[in-house]
Amino acid sequence: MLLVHTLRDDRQRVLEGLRKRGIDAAIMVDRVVTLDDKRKELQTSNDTLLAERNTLSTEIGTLFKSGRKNEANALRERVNEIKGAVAGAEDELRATLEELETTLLQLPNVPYHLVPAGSSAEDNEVYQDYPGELPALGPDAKPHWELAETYGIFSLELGVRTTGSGFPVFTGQGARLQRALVNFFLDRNTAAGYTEYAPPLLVNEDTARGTGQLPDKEGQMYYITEDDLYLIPTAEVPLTNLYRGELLDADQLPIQLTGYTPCFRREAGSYGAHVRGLNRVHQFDKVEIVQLARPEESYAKLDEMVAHVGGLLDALELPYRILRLCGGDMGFTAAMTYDFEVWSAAQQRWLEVSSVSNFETFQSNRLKLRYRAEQGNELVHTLNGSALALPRIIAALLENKQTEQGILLPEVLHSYVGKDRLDPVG
RNA sequence: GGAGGAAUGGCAGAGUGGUUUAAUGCACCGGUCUUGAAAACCGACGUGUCGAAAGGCACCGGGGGUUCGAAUCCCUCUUCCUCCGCCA
Repeated sequence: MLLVHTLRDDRQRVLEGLRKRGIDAAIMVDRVVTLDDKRKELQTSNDTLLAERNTLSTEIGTLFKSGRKNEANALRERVNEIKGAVAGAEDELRATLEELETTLLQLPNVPYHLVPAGSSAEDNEVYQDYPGELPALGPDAKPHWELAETYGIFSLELGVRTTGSGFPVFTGQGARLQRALVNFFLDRNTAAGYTEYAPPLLVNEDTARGTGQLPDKEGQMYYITEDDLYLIPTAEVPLTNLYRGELLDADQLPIQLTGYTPCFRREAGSYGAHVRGLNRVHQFDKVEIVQLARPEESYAKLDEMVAHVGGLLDALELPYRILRLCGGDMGFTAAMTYDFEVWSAAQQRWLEVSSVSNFETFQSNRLKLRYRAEQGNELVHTLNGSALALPRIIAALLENKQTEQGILLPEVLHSYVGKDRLDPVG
């Protein structure tokens, strides 16, 4: 959620920024400022009434003590009048606050100045292209869903039996590969200074609201009505919310967290060729990195995170490129996002495997996550990124590493998987 | 799931209807003293909000209520502790 004073003081920058998302926000921004003016006015007059009430109540107490009942009763009448006025003012204030918040919630984050304008994925900027020729596979190269059968990696049919479509069951060496990748990622992340957490997979409403999943992406999350809990769509949600409501000391920053969790996404209405195999599923594993940073450092931290994720893909020997998302393709809450895409030679397309974003104060405002800065208490900047999401990495490994001798695993995985290649089964 | 107890500032811990602008201690910060440090002493010391400022208002787990007035009384929810039950 954007800050009112940003809309007020930085109106021009906000409007220009939101234009990169293809949004003309002038009316809404002005509406917010008007509502906030009204809020101040109501609050001031209400506070004045309360101040009078407090003074009179103290006087009444004094009068009663000295036995001057008549005078006290006269004052009580006046206080009762005030009470009525206060009740009315508070109702109006509450209604104004509600409308203010509703309006504010409709505004997405303001893109950072480096974010290119644009309306769709077409307008994303290639920030770092794959150096050299993309690896070409033979004409008989197979997509991962076919390889999965040959090599016994996962089964969608078994998932249908136990659950439904979009719930892959990893089997044998596929399950082992999954576990190997999780461990590899966590080891690399902790070595880079991220502290490992194993958070709950179900979160309450406040938590879902803190990182912006509510009210924006309500339909995307699985919801347990019986207990009023949401299944997490990403570890970002519980990890960032670990610090909800905190007032940190400046020397605690930056805070670096990592965690492995399954992720649950309803992905309603997604069918077709682009979602075959592991391309889009309802449950998948992901290792996430999160940073809480001082505002002046957050973009340096974003660069660090991008370099770190790039290092993971380098180690896995996968061909990838980095995109800087345009305004129209960025998520609602992000100020700047880099996407990592791995080339799938067999599918002849790029697959998104990681998304690394700076949210600036958009999340911390909701989270009330602040730190003691020299010039006073300030909201921290929150950042996160996938490091990495498993299914598409597995898909990319299968497709890019397929040879007549089997799937040749990158060296860094040998000790984790316990062998240097995957062989066909059956 | 049942019975009982509890929730107060960074921490500990007073406070059961009216100068509570929440005592006191510890921690932290500034200062005096000291070659330096410790000790001692002095001072400052929560968050949000309105205001140029002075100052006002709100906040004692969350929400609601009683009252002229609520940390204090009532209702409700949540969490924690003790005991019982169930259980990987």
